Amino acid sequence: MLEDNMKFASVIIDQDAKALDRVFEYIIPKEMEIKIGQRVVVPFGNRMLQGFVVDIKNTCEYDVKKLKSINLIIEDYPVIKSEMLELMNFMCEKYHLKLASILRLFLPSHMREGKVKELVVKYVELKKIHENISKNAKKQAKIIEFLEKNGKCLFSEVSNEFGYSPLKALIEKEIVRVFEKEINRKPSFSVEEDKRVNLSNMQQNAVDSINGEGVYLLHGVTGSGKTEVYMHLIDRELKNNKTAIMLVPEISLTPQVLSNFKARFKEDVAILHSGLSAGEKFDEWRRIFFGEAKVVVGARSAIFAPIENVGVIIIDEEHEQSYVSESNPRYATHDVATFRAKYNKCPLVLGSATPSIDSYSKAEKGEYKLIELPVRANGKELPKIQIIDMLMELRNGNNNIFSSQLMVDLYNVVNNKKQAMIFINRRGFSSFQRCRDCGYVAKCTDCDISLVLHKEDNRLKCHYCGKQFRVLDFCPECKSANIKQGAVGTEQVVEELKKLFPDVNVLRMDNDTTSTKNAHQKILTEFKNSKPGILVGTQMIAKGHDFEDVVLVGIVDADQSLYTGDYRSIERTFQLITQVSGRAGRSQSEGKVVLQTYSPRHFVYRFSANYDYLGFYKKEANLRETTLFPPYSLVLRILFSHENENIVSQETKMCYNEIVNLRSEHEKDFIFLDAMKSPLKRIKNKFRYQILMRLRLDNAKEIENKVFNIIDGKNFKSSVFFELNPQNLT
DNA sequence: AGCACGCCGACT
DNA sequence: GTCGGCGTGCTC
Repeated sequence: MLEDNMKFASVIIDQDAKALDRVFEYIIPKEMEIKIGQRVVVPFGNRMLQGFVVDIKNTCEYDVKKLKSINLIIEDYPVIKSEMLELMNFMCEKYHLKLASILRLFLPSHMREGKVKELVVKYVELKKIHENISKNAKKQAKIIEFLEKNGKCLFSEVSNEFGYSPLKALIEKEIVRVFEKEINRKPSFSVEEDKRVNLSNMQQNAVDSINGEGVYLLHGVTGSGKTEVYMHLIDRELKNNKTAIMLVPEISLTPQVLSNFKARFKEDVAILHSGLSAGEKFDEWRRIFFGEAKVVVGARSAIFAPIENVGVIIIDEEHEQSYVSESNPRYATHDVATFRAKYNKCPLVLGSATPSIDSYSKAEKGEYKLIELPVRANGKELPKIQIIDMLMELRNGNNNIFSSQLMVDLYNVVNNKKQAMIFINRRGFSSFQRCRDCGYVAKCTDCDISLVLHKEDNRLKCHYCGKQFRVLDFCPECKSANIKQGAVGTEQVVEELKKLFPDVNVLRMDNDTTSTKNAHQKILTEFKNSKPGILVGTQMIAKGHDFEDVVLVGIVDADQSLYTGDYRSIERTFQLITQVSGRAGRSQSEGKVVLQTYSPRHFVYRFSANYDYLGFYKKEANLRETTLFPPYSLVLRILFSHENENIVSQETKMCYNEIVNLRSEHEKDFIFLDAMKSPLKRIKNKFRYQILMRLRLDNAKEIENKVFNIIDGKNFKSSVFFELNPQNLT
């Protein structure tokens, strides 16, 4: 049985289960030619499963007599390139993710499920030598004439034009040849003219100084022309015969942005975003894989694009939360991008008007190279931000959503036939319904969260699992009809505005109004043509849209992101205000921002109203340093979840006890350690408990590994997730 | 993950 | 007697 020329393959089974999270060995059949990175079908137990070949060897560790053979090869090329295999190992080590779940990130999801195939189209063409046809066959003669003139044509085109049966007769007589060809499904959208502009000296300096390996933090104020810098960088690398990856937040992938990239880079660009169909995604992926596309533009997951010979990686709006995956597998795009940049020996560019505290502190320490673009490309002043004390409004007897100042400004906008944007980062009508008499709050049956009233479809919705319920006419506990509504959402703001300005077009843009494919664009186009017009929306309206006639931005409830209870909330508030404010006064008209808050003296408002990023950074970084929060410490969160609350709480407790033991050996490294119910105790009928710890940086990696080992060694019934410096603690 | 094996309760 | 519940263990 054992012959010296036998070959063995290490295979990772494509199943997301802890027990299968290792390699299994298989015999490579003699006649089978196989490469590392190829997908295969292997016998596993009594079924056939898909897997990835991650190694090919002359020996095996497992008992040879028990080895089975690879059944077949799925694609004739290795879908996982060697860079991606190394990336898999890096991510496994860094985040303790399952190997199969990492590999799945590297392929279009539908490809794995075998649901997408190359699109094959049938063509017909005249054979060079062919017999004559009978004189009666007039239709056949016409087809021959047509093909003589036009060469090869689509089968469908010819059969539609001249009929199916004459064409079939010609094929049977072997006068016409049929052949198939793979074609790419090209996502279609309008391509505008390339608006290439010359760089300012400052922009040109930025481009020139981004050269060679390393991470560059490009800090440029709103409107400083960062995008043009990115474009020139990409251009430069293309000229060097290299490729580029550019990441933007999903909500920035608007048709205008896509069309700008298409206009500049033509056929060289491949775009990966959630709006593509499975087939389009697969074809774009293949264009990248085979080197037909040289520039990849996409949201977070585009960092896994199978592109080689990378000359530059760009992360635009690098502070955006969406770059950190918050569902499994959890990873941070910055880490992956840093790895790929190092592997390709190319620069990684992080761009933002409001860099994350984490990135800016790295720049301060010299880990990143800092490049500043302190002036706007068009030389315009940033809009003035006016802070309104809403407590004062209350004292003066105004308990409306809008302060008197915002009302005055809105009237001005309407009278002058201009436009306004109202930002409220909460969708629905109101955040909860509570009985004023007994305190009952409507909650989801599957999640430990209060329901949000959506007046539009008269339902209470759970924003975590999507379940819907009837609205409360009276309290189900005490039958009282005295129901209080919670904090204001987009629907309510729209309703209020329509009452105040019945003749003005008031539009709403949030998750609920943009679920269908082109809804996003439709709302923006309608807004563009509405003068006067008011656009109400969530974060979605904060990005990139430049409307010349928007002279007023209202921030209805600025405090909303401030008191979320995690250490990043102040930073997020600063970023949101700066971004939303950037929507006002983009062109000739003077812009203005009205910011409503109940904490007008909070430092975040002082600094954001002055557009003082550096001042804000210093204050916030100092706060984090004295209170020992990241980036001056490491937060490690372990989340346990299971349907049975007893099981989760017991397993969490057991694990916690062992970490307490670990702490006794490393007393000085632990700043904080506790186990608790997660603030969102139950989601989709699963109970969630967590262990939170904060570690000093000096030995964080060592402790982290010891904690991982404690957990790896156990067989939990609960699902266990790790998070490093989590974005939020829900 | 999924499937087999195995050990205990309520039924045609 | 048996059907079927799901706890435990294994898959190269």
